[in-house]
Amino acid sequence: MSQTKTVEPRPYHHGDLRRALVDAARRLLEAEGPSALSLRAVAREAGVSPAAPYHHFKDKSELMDAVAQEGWETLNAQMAEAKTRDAGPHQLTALGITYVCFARENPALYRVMYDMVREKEALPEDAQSNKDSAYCMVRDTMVERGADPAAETHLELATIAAWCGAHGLAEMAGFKQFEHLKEELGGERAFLDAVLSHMGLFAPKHGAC
Amino acid sequence: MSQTKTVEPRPYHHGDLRRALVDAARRLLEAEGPSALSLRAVAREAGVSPAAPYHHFKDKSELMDAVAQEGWETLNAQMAEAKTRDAGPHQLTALGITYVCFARENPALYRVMYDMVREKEALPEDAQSNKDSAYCMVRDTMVERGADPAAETHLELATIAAWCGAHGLAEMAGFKQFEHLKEELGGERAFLDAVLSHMGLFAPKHGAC
DNA sequence: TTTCACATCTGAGCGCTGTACAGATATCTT
DNA sequence: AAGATATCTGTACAGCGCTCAGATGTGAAA
Repeated sequence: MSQTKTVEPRPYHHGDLRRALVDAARRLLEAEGPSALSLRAVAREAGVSPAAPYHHFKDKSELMDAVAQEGWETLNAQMAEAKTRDAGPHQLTALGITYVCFARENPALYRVMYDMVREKEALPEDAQSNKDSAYCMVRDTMVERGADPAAETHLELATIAAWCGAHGLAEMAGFKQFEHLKEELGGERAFLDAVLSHMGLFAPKHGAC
Repeated sequence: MSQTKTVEPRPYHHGDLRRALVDAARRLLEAEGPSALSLRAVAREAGVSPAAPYHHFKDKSELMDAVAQEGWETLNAQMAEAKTRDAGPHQLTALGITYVCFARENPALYRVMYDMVREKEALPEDAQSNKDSAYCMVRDTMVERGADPAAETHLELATIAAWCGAHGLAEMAGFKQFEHLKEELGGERAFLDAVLSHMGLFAPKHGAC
C-alpha cells in the first residue's frame, strides 16, 4: 500500500493479519457454524486482541464480506471445473448439481455468502460481467445449448429463473420433510437431479411436465 | 391492551403477555427491521422487564418461532384468497405471484419465517399435511390443472421445484442487478411474471423455452 | 544514524445483548 | 383465610460490536 521495494505489499507486524483473520473465520465457520462467528472469536482464533481486526476491516460485516467473497470465488471455480468435466447435453444439469452440492457441502459458508447478498440486495458485483462467474457460466451454457443470444431479455430471465431454482433447492434440500423422497429415489444426489429436472431449465429440451 | 373481561383463558397479570409480545415483535419488525428485533427491545415495546418473556417462551428463538408461525398463517391465508380469486388456467402463476409478492411486501417477516425454517431445517410442521397450507395448495392446484395425482413422487417433486423457484425469486427479486429488466418489462410485477413463467412450473403447459 | 511519521496492535471501557435467579406480587384453589 | 402457583421485577453475568488512548514496531527522511 505504501512502498514498492518487493513484489508484495509487505505487511508490518503480524505478517498478514487480514489474511490470517479471513482464514481464522473460515476455520471457525467450518468447526462451529455461523452462529459462533463473532468478531472477537475470530480475533481470538487468530491470536490477536479484539480491536486488531478494525485496522483491516471497517466493521464486522466487512470481514464477513471478505469471507463471503472467497466463498463465491470457490463456487465459481467449482462450477468452471464442472463445466469442463461435463460438456455433454446435460451440462446445465451438471452446473445445477454442482451449485447445489457446493451449498450442501459448505452450508455455513453458503449462508455467509447469502447473508452478504441479502444485506447488499445484490449478487456479487461482477456476477453479470465477469466471464468466470457462476452466473455468466450458466447464461453462456444456455446459449451453447441452443438459447438465442440475441434474445437478451429472454436469456437473462431464463438465467435468473435457473438461479432462483438452484438457490431455493440449495436451501431446502436438507429439509426433513424430503427424507422419504431421497430414500425412494436412492439418495440425495438422485433427489437433487429429480428436482432440478422438474424445473425444466436445466434439461435442454423436455419441458416441465 | 390490558384487561379482558371476556371468554379467553383469563391470564394473570398483564392480560395476555404472550400475545402482546408477539404483537410488539411484529410492530418492531415492521418499523425497524429484523436486526432491531432483540428480546429486550420486544420486552421494552411491550412495557415489561427483560426477563418477563421467559415465562412465555423458552428462549428468544421460541419467540421468533411464534412470530414466524403467524407469518406462515398470513401467507397461507393470502394464498387461499388468491386461489379463489383466480380460478382460471393461470391459477398456478397467480399463486406464485402471490407468494413472491407477500415476501416482497413483508421482507422482514419473510426473513424471520425462513430463519425459523433454516434453523429447524424443515418447513412448518403441517406444511405437507394441512390442506390450507401454501404447500398443499400448490400441490392440489397442480392436480386440478392436469397433473396425475397417482404419480405421487412426480407430483411431490414438481411442487418442491415450484416452491424452490418461488422462494429463490422471493429472495432475489429486489436485487439491484435486475433493475433494468424491471424497467424494460414495465415494472416489478411484470418482471416477476416473466421469471415465474420461465420456470415452466407455474404456467400449465408451454414448457420452458 | 538519528529522527520522525505512521501503520499496527493492545487494554480498558461503553452500551448493548441473551439468559439466570432470587424475591415480590397477583391470581387460583382449597 | 391460607397455601400453592403462575407471573413479573431487579439484579447480575458473560459475551458481543465498537471506540479510543496509548504502546510498539516499521519504513522513509534527515
